[in-house]
Amino acid sequence: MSSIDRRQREKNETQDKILAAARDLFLNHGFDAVSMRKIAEAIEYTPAALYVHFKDKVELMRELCRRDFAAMDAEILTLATIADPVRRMHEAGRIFIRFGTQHKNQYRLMFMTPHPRDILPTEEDLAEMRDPDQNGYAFMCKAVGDAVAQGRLRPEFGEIHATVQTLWAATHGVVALEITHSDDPWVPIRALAIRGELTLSMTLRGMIRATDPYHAELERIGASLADETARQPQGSSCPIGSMLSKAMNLIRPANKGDSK
Amino acid sequence: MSSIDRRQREKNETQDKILAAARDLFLNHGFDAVSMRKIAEAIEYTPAALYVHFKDKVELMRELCRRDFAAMDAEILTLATIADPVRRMHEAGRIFIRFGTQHKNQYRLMFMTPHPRDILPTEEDLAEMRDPDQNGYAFMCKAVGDAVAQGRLRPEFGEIHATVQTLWAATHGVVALEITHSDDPWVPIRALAIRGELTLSMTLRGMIRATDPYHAELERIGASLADETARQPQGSSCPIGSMLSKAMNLIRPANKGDSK
DNA sequence: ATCGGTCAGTGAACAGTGTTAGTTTACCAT
DNA sequence: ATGGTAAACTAACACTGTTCACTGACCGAT
Repeated sequence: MSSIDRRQREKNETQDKILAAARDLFLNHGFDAVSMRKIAEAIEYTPAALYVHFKDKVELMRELCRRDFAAMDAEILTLATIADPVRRMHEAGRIFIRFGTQHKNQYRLMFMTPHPRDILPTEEDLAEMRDPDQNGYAFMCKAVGDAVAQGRLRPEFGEIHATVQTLWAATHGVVALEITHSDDPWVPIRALAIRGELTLSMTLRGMIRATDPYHAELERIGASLADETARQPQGSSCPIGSMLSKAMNLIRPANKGDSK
Repeated sequence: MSSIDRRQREKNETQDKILAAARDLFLNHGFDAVSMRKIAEAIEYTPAALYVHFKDKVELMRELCRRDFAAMDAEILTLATIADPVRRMHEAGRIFIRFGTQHKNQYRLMFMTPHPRDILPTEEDLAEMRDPDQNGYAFMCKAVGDAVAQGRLRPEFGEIHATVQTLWAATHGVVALEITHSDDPWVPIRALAIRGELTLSMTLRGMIRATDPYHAELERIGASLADETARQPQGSSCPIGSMLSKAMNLIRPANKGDSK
């Protein structure tokens, strides 16, 4: 039985080789600009060989996404130790923004491209999606659920999915704006770190009740941001504030150089 | 001189014919699925003829965008009569969300696709972009500027561009989520109207000072939303609340049937 | 009335794409 | 040694966006 095991292992190895080459090319040139032929050439294979391992180009990219977003989920799941559900939501938002802006091409495919409607989740998929110990979305649902149970949120945020999706939309907007407009000469886009922190603190302030103790934390962040933005020029350019980059961990310990 | 005028008029007419066909096809099948050949076929021209009128496929789509977004700007600019700058921001957000979700393909190209970095705005362009009577972004800058001048916003929202972009990101997130995930079987996306209203009221509440009179209005909206979301199932499906659809004018007086 | 120029529209092609039959080749259990 | 399995290759298909030399209708000027 060891030979068929080895066969499988070898297959996985070339699969990984394909994925590595594809990731590198997609990251540097973008999904559309990279053809199957170029990926094949990079690993000295024939284009047709790729179709032995992946149904088509999209499926190949999707596998890259699955892996990177599993990594994001893993990172978000480490926040489970944070007792305060509101703070948990806050930190998860930070991770989401950072991850999205560091994996622009994968993010694009996952959240900025319509998914094929004909791939239905299996029962198993749904079970995993509902498990807050496995899935990022479920994790957020649990955080929101905890916050609701503790009476921390305003009444209109009592419906969990709507609330998670509102938080999601806000952070997604920050990432998407960065991806598509960060170097747009038509609009003076402000530093990601500032926009991210402004959005997150604003979002949470808008969600929690007026009496919530977390307002103290938001007030603190607001004060730093006020300092920071006051230093910004009213014109067009805008360097990244060092304090904020640190706050958002935008400079990370050289994670495989994965940022475009 | 009338003959060259007529020449010009005829050229504009076929240009419009091309645009009309392209809009129709893009709307029904999406940008990528529509080839230049199909557009040409629809108006019984040769593919090469399109290149007499438009530099390339993207430029064609961009012209569609220009026109539709001029319409959105026009609609937003009618809000200039609203005295309260905070309410002006609120209503502009509503228009943005409605417009984005009603012109999904154009929205995609404008806000979800990287723009070519080599098209630099002329002095004239920049002048128009800074004029709140012509440009939607400038209009928002003025609204925020007014709000700041009146001391309505929290101190961290004193930098105008960062504030506009935060508002922009939040509304953009709502639209983008709708476009890419509204019929995703993996996530029970809530009705656009609810997510939009939740996001807008949350956003403004997070921006204005604790003492601001607009809190009363937000409180009112929050109460309706609390009613509405309380009626939602905790599970997956979610019909549109009639009251909210009206609030967001989601059903409009049959605007050329432009929604995909 | 004829010339010359302008220019919208054409026909045919180019270089590239994603993808797929049909075939070869290397390996393994028998 | 033989037959089966499957990864990888060859060659093609149908399509894409785009270009370029060209026609042919129209125009103002001679």
